[in-house]
Amino acid sequence: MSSPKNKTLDLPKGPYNTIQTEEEILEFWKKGKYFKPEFHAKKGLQTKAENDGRQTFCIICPPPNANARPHLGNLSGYSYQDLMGRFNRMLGKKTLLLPGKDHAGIQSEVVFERDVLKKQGKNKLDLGREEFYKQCYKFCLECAKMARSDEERVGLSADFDRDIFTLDPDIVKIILETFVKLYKDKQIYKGIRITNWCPKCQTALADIDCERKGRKAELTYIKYPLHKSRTAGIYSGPSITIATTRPETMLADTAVAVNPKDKRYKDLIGKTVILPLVEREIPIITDPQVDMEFGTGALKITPAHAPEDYDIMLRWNEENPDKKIDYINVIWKDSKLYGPVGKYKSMTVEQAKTAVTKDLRLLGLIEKTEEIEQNVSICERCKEVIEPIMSSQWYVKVDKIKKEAIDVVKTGRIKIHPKYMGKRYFQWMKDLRDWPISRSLWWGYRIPAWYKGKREEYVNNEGKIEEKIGKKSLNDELIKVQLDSPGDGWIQDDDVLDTWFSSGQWPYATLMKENLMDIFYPTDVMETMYDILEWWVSRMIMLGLYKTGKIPFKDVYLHGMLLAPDGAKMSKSKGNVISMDDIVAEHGADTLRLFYYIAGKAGSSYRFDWERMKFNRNFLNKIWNASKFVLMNIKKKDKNIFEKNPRGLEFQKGDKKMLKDLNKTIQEVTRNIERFKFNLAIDTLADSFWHTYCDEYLEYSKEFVYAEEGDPSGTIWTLWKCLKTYMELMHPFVPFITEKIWQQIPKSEDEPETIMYAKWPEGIIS
RNA sequence: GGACGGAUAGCUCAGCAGGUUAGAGCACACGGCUUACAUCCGUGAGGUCGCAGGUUCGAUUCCUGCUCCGUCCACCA
Repeated sequence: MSSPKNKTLDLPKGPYNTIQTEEEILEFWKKGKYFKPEFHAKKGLQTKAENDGRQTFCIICPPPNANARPHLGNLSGYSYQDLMGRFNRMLGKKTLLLPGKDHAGIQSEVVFERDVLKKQGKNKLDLGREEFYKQCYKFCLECAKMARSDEERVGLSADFDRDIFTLDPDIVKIILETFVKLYKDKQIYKGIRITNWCPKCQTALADIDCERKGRKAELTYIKYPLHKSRTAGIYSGPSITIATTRPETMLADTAVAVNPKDKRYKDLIGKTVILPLVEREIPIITDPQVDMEFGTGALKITPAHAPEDYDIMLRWNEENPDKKIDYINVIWKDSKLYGPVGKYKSMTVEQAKTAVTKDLRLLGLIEKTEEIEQNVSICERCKEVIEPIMSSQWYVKVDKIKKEAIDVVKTGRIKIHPKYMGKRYFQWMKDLRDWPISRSLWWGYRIPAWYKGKREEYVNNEGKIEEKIGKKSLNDELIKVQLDSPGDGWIQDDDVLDTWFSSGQWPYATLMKENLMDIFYPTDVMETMYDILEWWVSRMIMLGLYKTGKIPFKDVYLHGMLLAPDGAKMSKSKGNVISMDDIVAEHGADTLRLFYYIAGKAGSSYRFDWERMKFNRNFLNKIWNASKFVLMNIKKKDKNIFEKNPRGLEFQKGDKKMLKDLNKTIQEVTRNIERFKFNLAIDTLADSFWHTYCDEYLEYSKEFVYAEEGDPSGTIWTLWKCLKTYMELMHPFVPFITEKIWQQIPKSEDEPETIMYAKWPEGIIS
């Protein structure tokens, strides 16, 4: 753009050139620094973003993963965020859209290992923890650069100078301080939980580091007697038969579970059985997830060595606090047996399997065996079968923090759009249990806990996990929770934090880093996809309330999920991914944005559709051509029409009707944006522009504009006023084309240099 | 197992805080290159608004049940 002040009233001939215009306008915006909250329509760019009496509007943009370019889903989010940002900016508010990039824990670790290290023939162990972190950091920052340019290209008017990476040292400090505060408030504790252990790599694995693999296995039917009484060494009396593929883990059984609806076991529920070989008495409990059709419908419960069983234990304990069952861990990291396992102690898992089966057979407790197909977890790296074991993890207590988080939504202090999503939120919050936050990775926020010496975990004689340092059991004296090392000999915890623990702090962490809390917190809207309402939004609410005592945002807008044209999820493996380049390079950003606003469904999924893209492109062309017509006629008749006082002009019937209709459109569009009904807003607007303004009014106006005699001032004024107003109304939706045209519309010197700061239309005197 | 959403024109979907002839785009039929636009304009055909009840003067819209799709959750980001 040569100069925005240079109003030629001419638009280039021919159809609208999307790409060229958009690139030109983007340069103009970036040069003007209009995206910064420091920019003031009258005073220009200020040095500080201080409170200047203007109302504020702030959206913290959800940070996309810093390991790839944003996909169409990310871009749809930006489109909604930007729509709201531009709308509020035009309402005169000091506006901040704050962008960021997420280190994305496990995902980035996997991507970096797969796409970078593997190609160099290395793995993360070759690099060592520190070097790995350094290189992965660099990798993410490189990706972030590309992502940033995509974000700009779609028209996101965010303050890119402030683009923040989640592992930025300032952010890390804030995140970890929250951990320390929670620990001091006794809201964080160490607890024992089931973990995926790879016996070959000798490391704990996150679920995502595991693969599923089908294999054949032997299903053994074992009788658990109800009583200890034996005749000639053989159990006599009634028994219950369970089926298992892992007989050796029976030594760690702490219950037998049946489906509560199962009539066969109706009389046995609540009774106990004798665990053979170790002669332990264990209860028969119920769980609705026990499959009555599988095996005998009775399931041995081994919470320490089967994730499903662990869950059943948690569920049972929650619902039956007076009849809790516990875990017994018998397999340890060296794949040998420990704990209360009698003569099987120190055997390997394989040896124990053989020995246990043999002994059960001798006791006459093996009913039969059959071959089945089963799925097991294997280590993604070495393909070894995962051994689930119990280990010590950090937990956040949720009882206290979740209560207020439910309350703020219930009382409407935070509103969720669409409204019905609130139900999902409440459901999730109600069932929320203490939150395990350690992850066995390198990439992320390393837990700020220090042990006085090397911490070791072991299994005691009861099968419980204990931690010790040297000879001493772990106690408060031997742990320090603080950001910096307490000194020589203190060793930091190996794990990193769950990424939700950090992203849950994103709204205030970013503003604290930028020193903008006073101005922009609480923020206004959290705009994200509905699928992470529970995972992310709920955490932001809880942690926001905990750390700042305030809600982190007032409204939550949950956009829909964009599916491929065939209605399936876009995924690389299906090959149905449509990239930003496919669209923007051909149709431009405005077209894509229109697609989101018109077709997008808050809270649910919708399909991508090339036909609709074509329609959108045609719409832009319509805007372009109509503008050419209007500008041409203004130039011909009166290019200073904006100086005229409309009260002194003579209006035709059709002029008045047009202005009246536009007034109505303004009200409707404004109302619908305010209540987050973006599709209704743009529908109304596009229909009004295309049909009322173009098809009806422009045709009508020709009679007066082309007339040899008479004074067409009223009509010219109407043509001018409507065009300018439509551009302003449409600007939040299609920012590029509207800026381009608005620049050419003659207007007074008081108007700002960019449509971004034009005043949002209120009503027209007619 | 639990929770949630959808079912409206041939297709993809809007709409419905209950109220005149239920909308759009695409597709279809007919007519128009009129000096902003054929990436366009005009005209038209096409729907018992999933099924069964209920509330109401009135229901596509609210309630209940059913059928059929889809999604999410069970500690994965």
